[in-house]
Amino acid sequence: MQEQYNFTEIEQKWQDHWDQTKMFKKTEDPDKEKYYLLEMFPYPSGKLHMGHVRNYSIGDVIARHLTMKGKNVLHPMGWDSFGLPAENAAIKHGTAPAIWTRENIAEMREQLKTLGISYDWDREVATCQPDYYRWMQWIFIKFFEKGLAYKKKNPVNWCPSCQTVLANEQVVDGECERCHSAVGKKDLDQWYLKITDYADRLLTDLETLDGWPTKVKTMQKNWIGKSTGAEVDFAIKDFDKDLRIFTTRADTLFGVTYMVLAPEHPYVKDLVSGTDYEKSTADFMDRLQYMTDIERTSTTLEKEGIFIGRYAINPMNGKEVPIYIANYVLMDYGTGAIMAVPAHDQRDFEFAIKYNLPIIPVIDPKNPEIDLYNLKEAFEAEGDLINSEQFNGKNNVVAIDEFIAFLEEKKIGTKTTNFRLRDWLISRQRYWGTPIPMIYCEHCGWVAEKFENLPVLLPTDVEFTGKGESPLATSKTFQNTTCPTCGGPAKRELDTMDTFLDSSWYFLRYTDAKNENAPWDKEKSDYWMPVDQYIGGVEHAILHLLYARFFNKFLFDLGLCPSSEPFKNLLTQGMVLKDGTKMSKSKGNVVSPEEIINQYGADTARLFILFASPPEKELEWSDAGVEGSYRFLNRVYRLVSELADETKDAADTYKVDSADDKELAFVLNSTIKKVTEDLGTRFNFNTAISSIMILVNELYKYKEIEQRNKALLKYSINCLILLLSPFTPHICEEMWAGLGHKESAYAESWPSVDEKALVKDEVEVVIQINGKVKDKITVANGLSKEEFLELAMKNDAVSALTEGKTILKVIPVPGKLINIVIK
RNA sequence: GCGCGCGUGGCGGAAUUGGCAGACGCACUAGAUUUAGGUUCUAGCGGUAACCCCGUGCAGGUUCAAGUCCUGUCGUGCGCACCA
Repeated sequence: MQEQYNFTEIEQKWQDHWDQTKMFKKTEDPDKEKYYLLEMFPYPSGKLHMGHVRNYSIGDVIARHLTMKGKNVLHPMGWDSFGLPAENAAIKHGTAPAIWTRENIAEMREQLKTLGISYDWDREVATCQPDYYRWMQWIFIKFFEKGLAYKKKNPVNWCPSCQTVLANEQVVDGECERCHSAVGKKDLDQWYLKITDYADRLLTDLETLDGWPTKVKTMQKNWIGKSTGAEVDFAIKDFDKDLRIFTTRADTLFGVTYMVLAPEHPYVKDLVSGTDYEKSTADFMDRLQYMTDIERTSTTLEKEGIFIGRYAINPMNGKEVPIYIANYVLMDYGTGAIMAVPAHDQRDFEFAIKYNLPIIPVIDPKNPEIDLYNLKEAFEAEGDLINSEQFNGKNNVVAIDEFIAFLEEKKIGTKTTNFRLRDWLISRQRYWGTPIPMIYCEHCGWVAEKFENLPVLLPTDVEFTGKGESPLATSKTFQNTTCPTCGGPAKRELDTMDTFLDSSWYFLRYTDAKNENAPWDKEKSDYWMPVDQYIGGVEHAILHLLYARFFNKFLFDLGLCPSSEPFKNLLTQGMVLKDGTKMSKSKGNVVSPEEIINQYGADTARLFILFASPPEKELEWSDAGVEGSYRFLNRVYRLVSELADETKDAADTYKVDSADDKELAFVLNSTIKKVTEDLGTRFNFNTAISSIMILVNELYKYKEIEQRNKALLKYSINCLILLLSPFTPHICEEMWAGLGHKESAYAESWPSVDEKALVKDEVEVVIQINGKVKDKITVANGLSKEEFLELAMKNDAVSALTEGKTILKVIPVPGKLINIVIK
């Protein structure tokens, strides 16, 4: 074993070794318990950042630890390689997106390899490759066949400067994330996936996800936003159609004083046509047209509306109430129309005050401080019903169901559930994405491409202007085709898919990444799925995780995967910060992983990141902390190289001879216990590492004593290396080999705890008076309460302090402390 | 505005079940080794001159005992934000 810790040489050597021996290649093995460990795959931007290093280091610790514990660990890696940056590079520099992406992947794969993560590289996938997106198209067609993919004309986000549609997530504070111009609306024919069909299951199954952080589940729950209520029909005076509204507050029906329609509501035109209100309505709508969604739906925006000259009739009491249109009612939620109850809804209240509309209370708060007929704000809490005829006197919450039953009986309303979740707009007017495998035929309408013609390849003869329609329209060969049904002339869809689709099923493809006849083999996904542990940033808490759950459920329904949820456990890692803020180019506080690895080695980088903070928490980068980790690895290396010779011929099993031996055996076994627990159940890598540091300190002390037990020393350093090996794999393999072991450290099984070594002869206990520590004494282990009490009372500090006082109570906790309460 | 999380030394953090607050590391101080610097080693390191004592954002409460549980409050971070 070399005396110097030469990380550059060591890391290269072992990376090559793992590569050549295919150490981490895994196959299905029914005799072994499987464990599917997955880290969110990266977008291949070309450079690894610290967030990646953190994500993959965390994963690798778990993977290597469980491998040593005998599990069959699947640990794959791939590339989420479709997306805007590649296309932007094409527009800017003229490089083909495929080439740009391929080069980035190659660069990033090399960087990942320098980190020494235990991936099964044989399962690598890249979503931009035809062998992957072919199956993406196949899945899309399954959605289409099941009626879950449809095309609809709808107002979508439109950037007037880039001349393209933007996804909601690409609209930041009402501006285009690329050019910062204000985003408007445009009516476009787009493909949607019917995720709303799965809304209920996506919501209720959250409860089964015990291994997910509550925060993420709550975010998903709010995003899905289920609310139960009723749809109620209001007749419109002198109009042949009823106005249907949605409300969660059927109990307040008698408090309705006006109605509001969304300005886009289909009735509006007919209601004002040929009346005195036609012009004012048109003017109002013109003004709204120029507002972005963000502005329109901002709570800070003042509520604004106009009366459209019509009246609706309250079905409960026949009262006529005016109909308004207003900016605060949205067309795409519920029915796009509401009943307004200003007394019990703050939004309606503000609107009523502004336009001087009546406010009728129907719930009595039973609070003398609230003047019901002169409200300062809407009363939204519980109370007893008033002004509500036969419902008077009932608790309003209880009465909701009675109201709904009444409505249903009279056939003027039905119990209804609404979701905040909308269908998923997946069309993108972009080049670098999976082509939507649909064909439009004049005779047959929208028809899916035939299976044998998949993949529908991305054409290469396109122009990138960054403007107008999808670049696929500029291809001379792509658009014109024949109809798969009738054989007549037909045109291909020119839009591509949102890249979130690609990442919604990659975890299934990993189970059988090279399959050419199916997206994956059912038996293989049955063996590996679900993912036992998923690790990634919390920024994916809603979209990616919701979409992936949706896909998995759909594929589960098709019988293609064994569980209806894809990810059993989820770990959301915290951000990597520098100087208290997120690392970013614009702030100039980016620390490059490449530089750190060159300067200190991957093991040091990994150790620092894992030691500095628990994985869910934010991590503050510290150059001094990195130095410290480097120092520790040198200290371990020195220790092992100094002891390698001395322990070379020692026996493999040890006997405890002295008090020093006993102490070392105790520290060693507590460390094994602590590291095993921290790695296996808590994922608290920082405390696991600190306990290994304590073991190292103990070994340095032991090394200096005269009567050294060589067998115990040998066993201890072997364990030390194995315990450290999930964190810093290269140096550990090197030290392991340096001790004369022929096999890799990862072929070794994880050290087990000798419980006997954890039992001490003597323990230190605390003596408290009135809950304050006064003394500490060392007593024999396993003392009874009585013996313990007797010893404590004899203690000098106790006698001094209790003299002349009354002892009220004594609470002995054997093995820990005794508390004497005096007065 | 609503929901969720977090407040512990100079810093990152530990205290898993209510039972010794500050493990481990960084920074710092002193000493040893070294021609010197670095490395390495030893010791110290919440406040206080000091023992007593005081100390986990603040104010209360429960308990023999509270960083941990309860109530209120302030600060901070994240998410959602007119969803009827």
